Amino acid sequence: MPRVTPADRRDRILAAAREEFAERGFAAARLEDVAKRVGISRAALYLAFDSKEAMFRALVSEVITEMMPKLLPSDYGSLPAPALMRAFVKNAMKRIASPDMAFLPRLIVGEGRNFPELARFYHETAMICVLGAIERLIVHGIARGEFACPDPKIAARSVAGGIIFAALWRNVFEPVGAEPLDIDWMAENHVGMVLYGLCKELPA
Amino acid sequence: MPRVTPADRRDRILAAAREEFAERGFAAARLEDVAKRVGISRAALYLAFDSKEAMFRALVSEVITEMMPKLLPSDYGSLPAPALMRAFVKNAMKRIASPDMAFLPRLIVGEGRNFPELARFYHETAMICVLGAIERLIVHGIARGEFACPDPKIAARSVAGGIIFAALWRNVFEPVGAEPLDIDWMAENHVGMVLYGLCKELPA
Amino acid sequence: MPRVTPADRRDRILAAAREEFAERGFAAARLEDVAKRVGISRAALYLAFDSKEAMFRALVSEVITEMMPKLLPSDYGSLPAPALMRAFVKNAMKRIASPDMAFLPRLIVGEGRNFPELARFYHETAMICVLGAIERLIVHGIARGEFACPDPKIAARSVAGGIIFAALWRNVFEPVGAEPLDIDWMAENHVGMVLYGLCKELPA
Amino acid sequence: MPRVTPADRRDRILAAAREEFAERGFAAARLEDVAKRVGISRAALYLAFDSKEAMFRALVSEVITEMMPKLLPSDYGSLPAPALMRAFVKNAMKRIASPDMAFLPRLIVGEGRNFPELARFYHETAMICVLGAIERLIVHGIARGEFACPDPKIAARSVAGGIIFAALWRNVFEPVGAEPLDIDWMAENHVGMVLYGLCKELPA
DNA sequence: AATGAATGAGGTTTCATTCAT
DNA sequence: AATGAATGAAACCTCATTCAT
Repeated sequence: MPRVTPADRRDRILAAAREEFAERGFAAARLEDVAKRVGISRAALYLAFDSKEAMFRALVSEVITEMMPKLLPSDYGSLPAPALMRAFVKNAMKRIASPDMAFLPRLIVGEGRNFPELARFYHETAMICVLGAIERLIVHGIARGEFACPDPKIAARSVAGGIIFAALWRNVFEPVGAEPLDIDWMAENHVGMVLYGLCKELPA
Repeated sequence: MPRVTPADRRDRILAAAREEFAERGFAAARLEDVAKRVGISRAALYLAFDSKEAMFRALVSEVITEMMPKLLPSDYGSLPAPALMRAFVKNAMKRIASPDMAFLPRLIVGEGRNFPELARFYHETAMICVLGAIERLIVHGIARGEFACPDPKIAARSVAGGIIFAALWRNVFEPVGAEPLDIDWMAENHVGMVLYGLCKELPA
Repeated sequence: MPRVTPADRRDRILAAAREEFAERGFAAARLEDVAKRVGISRAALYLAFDSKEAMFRALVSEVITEMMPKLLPSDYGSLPAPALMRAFVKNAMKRIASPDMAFLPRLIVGEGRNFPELARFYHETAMICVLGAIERLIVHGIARGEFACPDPKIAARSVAGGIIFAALWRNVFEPVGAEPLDIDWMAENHVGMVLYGLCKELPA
Repeated sequence: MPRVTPADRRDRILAAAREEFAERGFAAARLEDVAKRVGISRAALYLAFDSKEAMFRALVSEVITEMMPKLLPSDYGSLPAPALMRAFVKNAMKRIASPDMAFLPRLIVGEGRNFPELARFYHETAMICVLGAIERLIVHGIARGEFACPDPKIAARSVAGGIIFAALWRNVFEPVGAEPLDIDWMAENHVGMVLYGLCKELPA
C-alpha cells in the first residue's frame, strides 16, 4: 500500500486549492501557489486534474456535496415548527458561516458569471435544497396551525437571507475591519425575528 | 466646444467597464473588450484612467456614491415605524436589485479579497449606512412603543439579509436558470416577516 | 515681428531636448517631457521637427557645430609648441567638460550604435578636427625641434584621452558619488604629463 | 544529468544579452531578439532572470567582476617602475579594448544615468581599482626615485584616459568608418608619452 | 509518478505620431 | 499656429499547459 495514495494527493491538492481560490478568486489564483502549498510541482497537479477549471469545478462541487448533508435536519416528525426552525437556523448559520464553508458563497457569487454550470450546480444542489427545506418547514408549521404565511417559498428566502448575510459578512467585511459578528447571537436574533417579527402587536 | 467632452468619454468608458467587470469580474475582464464596447482603442482608455485597477476603483466607488442618496429615507418624522419599514424595504430592495445596481454587491463579494480598500469603502459607505438606517428605524419604533427588539443592530442585519438575497438571486442565480424572483412581492413578504414573523401567536 | 519666432521656438525645444536626451538617452527620453519642459503640447513639437530622430540629430549636430569653433586655437604662428599645447589642453578640457557640453560625448558613446551617422558626424566633425589639431600641434613642435615623437597621430590620441576622460568622469561618475574632479588642476597635470612624462630621466 | 544545465542556459542568455545590449543599449534592446539569439522563447528568459533590468544588471556586474582579476598586475616587487608601467598599460589596454570587453565602458557611459547603481558599481569596482593601481604604481616609482609627479592620483587619470580612449574608439568610431586603431602600437606610444612626454628637454 | 524546462497565447501598458478642430 | 484626442505598434511580462527525462 503506497504511503500516499492518489486520493490522498487529490485531497491535499483540493485543500490547497480551496485556500488559493478562496483568497484570490478563480482568475487571480495561481496554480504555482497551489502546488507550492502542497509541496509538489506545478506539473504534478496535472496528474490529478485535467486543468485549472477542472480543479475549480471539483473543489466547488465536492465542497457543496460534503456540506449539504450536515445542513438539513434529517427528519422532523411532529415536533413544533418554531423549535424546528430555531434548530435549523442555528445549525445552518453556524455551518455556512464557519471558516471552512463561508468561502463557498463568496466564490459562487464572484465567479458565477464565469462558471455558470457551477452557479447552476450550487443553485440546484445547495440553494434549492436549503430553500426547499425551509419552505417545507414553514408548510409544516402552517399545517400544525402554528405558522401563518401567504407564500412559504418567498418567506424561505427571507430566512435564508439572514444566513447568507452572516456568511458574507464574516468573509467579506470582517477582513476589512467590519465589526465582528457573533454568529450564535445573530442566529438567535434572526430566529426571533423570523418567528415573531418586530411588532409588539399582530396586524389588524 | 468639443463634440465629445472628456467627462463624456469617461462616463462612456465607465459604462462599458461596468458591463465587462460585472460580466467577468476584475481579473477576467479584458480592457480590449471595454475599449471595443466604447468604440475606441485600448490606448484611449489610458487618457481617462491610469490603469485597469484605477478604472475598477473609480467604477465601484462612483457607483456606490451615486447609489447611496437614493437608498435612504431622508426623514421620517413621527410616522408609524411599520409603515416606514415597509417603505424603506420596498425602496431599498427595488433599488439594490435593479439591473443597474445589482452587479455591485456581486463585485464586492467576488473581488473584496483582491481589493480590500473597495470592500472597506463599500462597507463604510453602503453597509454601515444602510444598516445604521435600519437600526435607527427600529429604535424609532421601539421608542414609539411599536417595536420590541432585544438588539436592534443585529436585527438590522436580518432585514438587510433579505435585501441582499434578492440582489444576489437576481444577479447570480437567475442567469443560470433559477426561478425569477418578483422583487415587489419579495419585498412585500420580507416586510411582512420582518414586522410580524411567521408565528400566529406571540411568544409566551 | 512676432513675439516668438519659429527659430526661437526651435531653440527652446532643442534646449529642452538637450536636457532630456542628456538625462535619459535617446530611447528612454520621452517627447512628452520635452514638450512639458518647453511648455507646449507634444503635437507642437512636430511643427518644428519631423520626428524624434530628427530632433535628436538636429540637437547633436548643432551642438557639435557650435562647440567646434571655440575648441581649436585659430592660429599659432611661431609660438613655442609647449605653450601652445598647454593653452589648447586647458581650453579644450574646460570646454568639453563644461556642463553644457559634457553630455555630448556621453550621448555619442551611448547612442552611436543606434545612430551611426551621428557617430560618424561626430567623428568627422569633432574627433578628426580635434585630433588633427593636436597632431598638427605636435608636428609643429617637432618642426621647431621642441618635440620628439615617433607617431604624432597616435600621440594625439593620448592627449585627447585625458580630455575625454575628464568629460566622462564629470558626467558619468561624479553623479553617482565619484570624487569630484578639479578640471583646471587635471588640465594642468595632464599637460605636464603630455609634455614631460613621469620619468625624471630621459630614456637612454 | 540534464543536457542543458540551468547555469549553461543562464550563460547562453547572458552571452546573447551581451550582444543585444552592446548593439542597441538597454532601452532599445528587445528581449525577443535575445531569445531568438539563444534559440528559446521569450518566456524562457524569465526562468533565468526576473526582468529585463535584472538581466542587464547581471550582465554588467558579472562582466565587470570577471574582467577585474585579469586587469591588475598581481605584484610588482622591486622591479623598475617604467617597466611595470609599460606592462600594465599594454595589458590593460589590450584587455579593455578587446571585443569581449570594450562594450562595457560604452554601456556604462550610455546607460549610467538610467542605472546609477551600475555606474556606481563600475566606478567602485573597475575605475577605482584601476586608477588606484596606476596611482600606486606611480607612487612606487616616486619612492624608487624614478618618477617625479606632483599629484599621482590625477596623473593616474591621464594614464587611464588613453586606455579608455582606445576602448571607445574601437567600439564607437571604428564601426562608423574611423581609421582602425592598432592597439599594440597605441599602447606602446601611450606608455612612451606617459613616461617621457613629448618634450625633448626636461622643464627648466 | 514526478518534475524541470519550455512555450504560446494573451494581457496591460507605453509612446511616437497623426488629425480634426 | 496650436492642441486635445486618438491610435497602432510594439514592448514586457505572466501563466496554464505540455513534454522529455
